[in-house]
Amino acid sequence: MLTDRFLLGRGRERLSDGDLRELEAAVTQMRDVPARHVLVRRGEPVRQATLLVEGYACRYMDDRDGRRQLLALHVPGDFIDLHGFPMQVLDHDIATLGPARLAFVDHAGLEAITAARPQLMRMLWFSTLLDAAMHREWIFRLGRLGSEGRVAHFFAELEARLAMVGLAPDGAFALPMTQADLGEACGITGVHANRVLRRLREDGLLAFAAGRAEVLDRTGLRRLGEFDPAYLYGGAPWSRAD
Amino acid sequence: MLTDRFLLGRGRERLSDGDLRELEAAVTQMRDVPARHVLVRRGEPVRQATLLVEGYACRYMDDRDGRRQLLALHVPGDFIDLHGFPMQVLDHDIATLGPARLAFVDHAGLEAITAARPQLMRMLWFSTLLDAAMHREWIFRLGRLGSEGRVAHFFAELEARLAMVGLAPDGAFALPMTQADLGEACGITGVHANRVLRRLREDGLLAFAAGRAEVLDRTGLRRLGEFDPAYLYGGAPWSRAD
DNA sequence: CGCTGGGTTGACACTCTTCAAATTTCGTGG
DNA sequence: CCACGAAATTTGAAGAGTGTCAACCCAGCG
Repeated sequence: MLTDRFLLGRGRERLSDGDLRELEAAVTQMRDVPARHVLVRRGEPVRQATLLVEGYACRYMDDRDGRRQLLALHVPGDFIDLHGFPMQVLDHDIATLGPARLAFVDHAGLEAITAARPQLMRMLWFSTLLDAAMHREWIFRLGRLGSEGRVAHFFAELEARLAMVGLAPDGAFALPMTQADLGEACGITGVHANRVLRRLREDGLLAFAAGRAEVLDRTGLRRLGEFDPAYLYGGAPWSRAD
Repeated sequence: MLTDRFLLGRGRERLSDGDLRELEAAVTQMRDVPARHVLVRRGEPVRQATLLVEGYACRYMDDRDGRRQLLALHVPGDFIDLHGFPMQVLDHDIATLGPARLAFVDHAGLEAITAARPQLMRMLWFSTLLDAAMHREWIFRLGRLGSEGRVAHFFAELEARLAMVGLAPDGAFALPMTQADLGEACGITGVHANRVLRRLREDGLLAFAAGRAEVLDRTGLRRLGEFDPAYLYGGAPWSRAD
């Protein structure tokens, strides 16, 4: 099989074995790409869906001065540009963070498979809506939280998502991101990201250095970031954390 | 017909006449609701899709202290909770701004119609992805812009969307929102929203008072808000504004 | 009329940015 | 394995941008 993380945490369990097999069969062309490699460019036609097998990818937009705003982060098992299937063109760019391994499904193949399988199409739809739910949480993070809360929320989300696909044993995981990148995700400068990380470490909540993150106090981190994993639709109860 | 704005600017033109007719036929129960009325509550099962026929609706989340962050605004012609169809439960609340008129389609009806019409399902999917594209733009707005840019971007987007459904003649439109609401959309306080609005008015870009907005200088407003309407997928060319 | 909610303004505190420099880490070629 | 240069991190000091608090104004409405 392609990867045992294929669509984990993305509604995979809703699929019949037949649906899942057929979808996996349509996956072709495994490919490795280097770090900081642009995968999809805004405005260019998308002809295939890209599955992230290993590594991280991010969506982003640049402002007038060329400064980047990260919009989303993808972890192994995610389709990173499935919205390109109904949209045909994307409104933003997508790139790898560190080196990554990808696999592809042609839109033509998706079309053929899903035409006869409404349930499969609905599940792919669901997967893109999960991205939208995370977008909303990022809006909340940027609109209502201060810098410490934002960084805490960022790592709390990432840890929760990686845990769902078995990649964050004991709350520790590799993350090939600089402090400047983190700033671009949280709407703060790289310099300030550095100061925030120091405080989080001093408070015993989180350690992030040398491309490796470790959640030291998950409860405290989630409280500070006002993070409640319910929006990841992993089965958690629906009440906002406090 | 229900409303001539039904799904305008939402991919309506991609539908065959048959698709559109069948979808409209499934719409039932016109209902009027007052201002500031909660339509969907986070965590509660959604059994129908709600079409906004007249007025405005907003999606929002509250932080720990009960302060609101707006996540999205909806204009007439939009389905406001279509993501509840694949998701079944929403991760946020939805409420009206001013008084509004709604219509509904049962999920059961949607299921029946779309099972045999993959193209229709794809178009509904597309509509929800348009919401995701707007979410991304809101992330950009909050992450990269200062307070003036945020407010400018907010009004630029709203004017563009309303123009797509014929509701912003000469860049003027009704908007039953307080300055505090505006602040909740832009991640600033109501007090600061007031000061920003004054400056925009003094600069001849935008007038917003007494529930009525008027874009005085569309080019200038879009420049200040770094706004490029391409992400609304209305056919504009794909190059970021400057 | 007086109440109430929204709008307006001023003064001050605080968060975060900016700029600059020093330090450490990392990747690469010798 | 070491030396070197580039990139990333760390720290300090000063300044810009927003938040907070408080007062006042105004219009709509009971």
